[in-house]
Amino acid sequence: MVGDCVAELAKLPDASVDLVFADPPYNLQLEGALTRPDQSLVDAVDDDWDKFASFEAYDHFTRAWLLSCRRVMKPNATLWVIGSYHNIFRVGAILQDLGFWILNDVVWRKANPMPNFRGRRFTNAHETMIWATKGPDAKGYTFHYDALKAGNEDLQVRSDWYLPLCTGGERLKDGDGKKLHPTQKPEALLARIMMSSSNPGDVVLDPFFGSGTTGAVARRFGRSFIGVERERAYADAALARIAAVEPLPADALLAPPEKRSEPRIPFMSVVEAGLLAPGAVLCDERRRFEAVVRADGSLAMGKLIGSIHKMGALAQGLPACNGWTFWHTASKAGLEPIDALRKTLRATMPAA
Amino acid sequence: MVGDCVAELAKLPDASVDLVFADPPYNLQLEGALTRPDQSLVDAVDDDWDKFASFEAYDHFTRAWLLSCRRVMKPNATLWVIGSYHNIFRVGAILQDLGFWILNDVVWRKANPMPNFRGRRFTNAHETMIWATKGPDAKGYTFHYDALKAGNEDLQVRSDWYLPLCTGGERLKDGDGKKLHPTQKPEALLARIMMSSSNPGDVVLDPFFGSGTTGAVARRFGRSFIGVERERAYADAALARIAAVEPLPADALLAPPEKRSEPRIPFMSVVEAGLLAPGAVLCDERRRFEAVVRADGSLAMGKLIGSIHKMGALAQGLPACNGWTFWHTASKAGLEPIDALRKTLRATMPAA
DNA sequence: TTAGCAAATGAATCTGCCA
DNA sequence: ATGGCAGATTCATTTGCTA
Repeated sequence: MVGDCVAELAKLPDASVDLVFADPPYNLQLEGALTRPDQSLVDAVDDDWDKFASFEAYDHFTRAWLLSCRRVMKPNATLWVIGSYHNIFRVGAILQDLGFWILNDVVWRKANPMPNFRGRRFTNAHETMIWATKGPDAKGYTFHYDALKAGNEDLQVRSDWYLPLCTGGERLKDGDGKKLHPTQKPEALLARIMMSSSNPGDVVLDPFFGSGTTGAVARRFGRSFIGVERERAYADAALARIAAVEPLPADALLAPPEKRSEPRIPFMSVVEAGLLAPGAVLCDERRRFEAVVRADGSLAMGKLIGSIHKMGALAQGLPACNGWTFWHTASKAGLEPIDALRKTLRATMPAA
Repeated sequence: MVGDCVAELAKLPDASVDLVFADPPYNLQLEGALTRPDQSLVDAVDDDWDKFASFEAYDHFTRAWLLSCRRVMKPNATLWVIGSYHNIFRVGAILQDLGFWILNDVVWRKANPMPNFRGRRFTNAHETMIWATKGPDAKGYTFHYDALKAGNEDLQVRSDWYLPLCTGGERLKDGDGKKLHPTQKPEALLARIMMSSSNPGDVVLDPFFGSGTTGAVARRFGRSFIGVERERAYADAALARIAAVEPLPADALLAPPEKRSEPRIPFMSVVEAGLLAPGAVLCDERRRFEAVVRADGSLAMGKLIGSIHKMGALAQGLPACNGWTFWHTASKAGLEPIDALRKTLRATMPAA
């Protein structure tokens, strides 16, 4: 359906939807342009649909679409909303005010987020999703606990999901080869949501359809969908995209588990874990160089301070160095590379 | 201080605190007892201090303590709040309503979370922290970007942190060997917070002091602290715990100077110091462009004259450029950025 | 054809000092 | 307050060009 989501949802009957996925405007409040260190311009989300006059206006908008969704949800339906720190707290509070019952908040950890170019904050590397029922009494909602666990090496699926951004061939392009939609979500994200909390044949509603990821995944996994989108151009592209999707055979509907690569361990974590105390002295294999461990996970050689890798390189006068194998701890048993401490830590961190 | 946090904070002067860490009651809504699959009872948080009659009551409480903290915060102070999906959305929305400016939301991914015993939800494996300034104009907040990066494999630190729960010897016990406090936070979590966003000597305020993790970490890392706790038993245990903490030596604590705060060197000084003679020729790394050093510290490319930055930008056709890293001097050893000359000059200057 | 290197890019509330 | 300007700042991937 093309049009405003509140107006369009009014045309649907009560209690007709099994699952809602909503990716509303985030209400980013951007001032001025942002450039990368190479002076190129960051392509920001500056569309009109993401502009609100005030928090109050955004809250009003949020309450309206949430109420519309609530009416068309079946009693045991669930709703997913995705957002960032700009909007998700407001959305969550309003959800609760309207009587929704939060089951989980789930964090999408981005494998390849955009860095913080100015170095003034932590890399904004995740978005938050809220999963909720209509109320505390809706105990009969769909959740494929056993299937998810079986697909996750027999471990319960956690509330933090690690997935790449939507890029490459999956990303829809316009005629000029530019991205069609500024915030297209990866299909893998929608796949996890639908596989966990809906059944084949269910009706899935997306009130902010955009480039139609929800529809594409619904079709592939044998769900029906209703999408509402205000912009005709997005809606047209979404329908064309969905038409090209090949539905999966009914017996192949559980996604295989993703493979994990070895977790990266920051040297900071070794200090935090108590495997090395701040002030401890490291040396190289031939005891030519010494460096002192600092509380923040950096190393000091005299007044020079840097990472284990930087300081190893500096000591040897080389352009680069693997600090894990260069630096050693001394004990009565002899020298031991700090890589051994990393191995110890990895053994205790199964899911990093 | 022992007592209600709003009443106790009223005794503090305005603008006297550099950092706030708050771990407020979560407003958990548990109906009936929760049992594990083996029917043993889960020791959930059901203390009186975690009970609120309604969302309105919780919001009122939240607004009150946030306002109290806001008053005692210095203009460039920052505030961290931790919570779960039960309360964090309300806290975040109220923060924004009160004018706080969110810098990041940071996710604490628990290495060893409690499983979901009923198998009806995802394992609740994270908690959310919000990091905020008093307002959008507070640009001078403390953030040790370079130090954090050095301790993290030379990569920016992301907004998702992977840390174990507070267990084992770190967990405070009461006389019966039971855990003293239901939500004791790990010291590693507070350590990251304080190392990233405070300096030695800073005043750290914790309005919900509990078992005193904030105080213990503050003492170890050379920060002052103010803790407010309503329950005498917790406060007593916290003080005993903190008294046993061994402060780290000062030289393991000082963050390395952030690049952006190093003393400025006018390019003219490099010429004045004789490190570059007027008339010397500079070029870029690929020898595409050349410029001549002038006696007044400007550069000339043909008839065009300007600062090292202006001329670097002009040469590349970019809006801006860091001339210190763009321009190089040529010698038999090869090209060297003029930033090396600046480093030489800085080393000869008296410490600030 | 392929390997290697350069360029592009993703929901971003992204500087600080001095005149 | 505001303007001007020095100068500090990026990670994981994919695409595309060149040898």
